[in-house]
Amino acid sequence: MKRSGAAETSDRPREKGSLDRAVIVATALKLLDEVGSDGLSTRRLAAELGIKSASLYWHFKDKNELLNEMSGAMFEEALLPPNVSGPGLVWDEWLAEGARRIRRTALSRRDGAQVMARPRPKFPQGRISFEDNVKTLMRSGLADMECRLTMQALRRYAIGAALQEQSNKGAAAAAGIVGTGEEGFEFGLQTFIDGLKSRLVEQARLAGAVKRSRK
Amino acid sequence: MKRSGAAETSDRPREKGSLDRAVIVATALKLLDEVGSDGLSTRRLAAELGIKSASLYWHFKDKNELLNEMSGAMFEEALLPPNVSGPGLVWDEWLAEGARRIRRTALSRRDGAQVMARPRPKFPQGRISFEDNVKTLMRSGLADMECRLTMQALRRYAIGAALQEQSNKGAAAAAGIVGTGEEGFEFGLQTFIDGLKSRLVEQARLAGAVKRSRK
DNA sequence: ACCTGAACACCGTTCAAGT
DNA sequence: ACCTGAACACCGTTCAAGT
Repeated sequence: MKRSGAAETSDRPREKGSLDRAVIVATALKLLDEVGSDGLSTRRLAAELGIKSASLYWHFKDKNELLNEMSGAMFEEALLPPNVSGPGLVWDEWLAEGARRIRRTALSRRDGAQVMARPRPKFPQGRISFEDNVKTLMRSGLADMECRLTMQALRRYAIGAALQEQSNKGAAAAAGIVGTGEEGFEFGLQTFIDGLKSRLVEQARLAGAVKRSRK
Repeated sequence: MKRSGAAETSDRPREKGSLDRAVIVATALKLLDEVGSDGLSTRRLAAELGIKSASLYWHFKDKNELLNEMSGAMFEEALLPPNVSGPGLVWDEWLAEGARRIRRTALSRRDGAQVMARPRPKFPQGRISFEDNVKTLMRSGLADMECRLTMQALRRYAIGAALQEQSNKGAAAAAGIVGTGEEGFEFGLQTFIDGLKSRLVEQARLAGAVKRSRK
C-alpha cells in the first residue's frame, strides 16, 4: 500500500486519470539518471516506488508507454522557462536557444538523449505548445511551413548531436569526432541559421523585384 | 585470452582475426531486419548461425561490441559506392548525397537508425576513410576544421532524422511532424548547405578586402 | 581454436485474486 | 480503484568442460 489518494466510496475522481502517472514518470527519470537505461527495469522502478512491478501495468499499458511519457516530460523541461516571445524578439537567438535547451536537457541526465529520441505522447499538455512556437518563429518572416520544418530539423539535429555525444561517453572521441561537443554543436546550429537568413534575404529580393515590376 | 591471431601449431592464421566476425555481423543485420532490435537476442542470433549463444562470446566481448560492429558495417554500406571525387566535383551535391545515403541506409532496415546511432569501432577499415572525405570537401574552399564539423553535423542530422522517422512508424505523425519525411529532411539539408555557401561568400568577401587593402 | 551444457541472476508481461 | 503472488517465457553472461 502506498498512495491511495482518493477514497474508495466516492469524491475526487482521480483528475483525468493522470495523477500517479506523473509521479511514476518523475521517479523513473530520477532512477534513469542513477542506473542508466539498461538498469531501468520495471522491477527496479517498482521497488523505488514501494510497489510490485505488476502494479505498474495498471497505470501504463507497457514499458514503452512509460518511456514515451518520460520523453514527453523531458521535452517539457526543455521548453518551460525562457520562451521569451515579447515584442523585442531576436528570432535567431530565440531559435538557437531553443535548440540548445533541447540538447542540454538531453545531456542533463544519463541516457537522456536516448529517451528523448522516442516518440512523445500526442500532446504534452505543456504550457507552451508547438503551435505557439510556430507563431513566434513566423515573426522572422519565414512562412508557416518553413517554421515547422525548421523546428523539426533543429529538434532532430539537437537530439542527434546529444545522442552521439552521450553514446561516446568514455569511449573517447572515435574516428571523426571533433570539438568539445559544445562547439561542434554550435557550428551546425549557426550554419543552419545562416541558411535560414540567406533564404529570407532571397525572398526579400524576389518580393522587391515584384514590387518594382508593379510600378 | 582473446584473439591471439596465429594458431599454436601453424598455418591459416585467421586473417587478422576477423573472418567469422564478418559473417556474424552480416547475419545479425539480416536478423535485425526480420525481428527488430527488441527481438535480436544472442540466443536468436546463435540459432540463426547454427550455434549456441555462449559461443558468441568467443568472438565478441559482449552484445554491445557486436552492435557497434553492426553500426560500423552499416556506415560502410552508406559510404561505399558513389564517392565520386573526380575533377568535376560539385561539392554541394556531393555533400548532400552523402547525407542522403546515411539517412537512406538507416531507413533501409528495421531499427537501422537505432543501430547507426551507436558508437562505431575506431576505424572501419573501409575503402573510403573519413580523412579522404575531408580532403574532398576541402575543395569547396572550406577550412579543414569546417569540413570536419560539417560532416559531423550532417551525420548527426541524418541519423537524428532517420531515428525520428523510424520511431514514429505506425504511431502516425505525432504533434509536430510535417512533410513526407523525405521533404522534411531535404529542407534541413538544403538550409544547412545554404549556410555553408553564405559562409564561403563571406570569407571570399573578406579575402577580397584584404587583397584590395594590400594594393 | 572454437564450441557446448548448464547454470546464475535477471528480464517484461499476464492474470487470478485480494482489499 | 489499486495492488499482489505467482507464474510464463524469455534474457545476457560466465565458465568448466569438451574436441
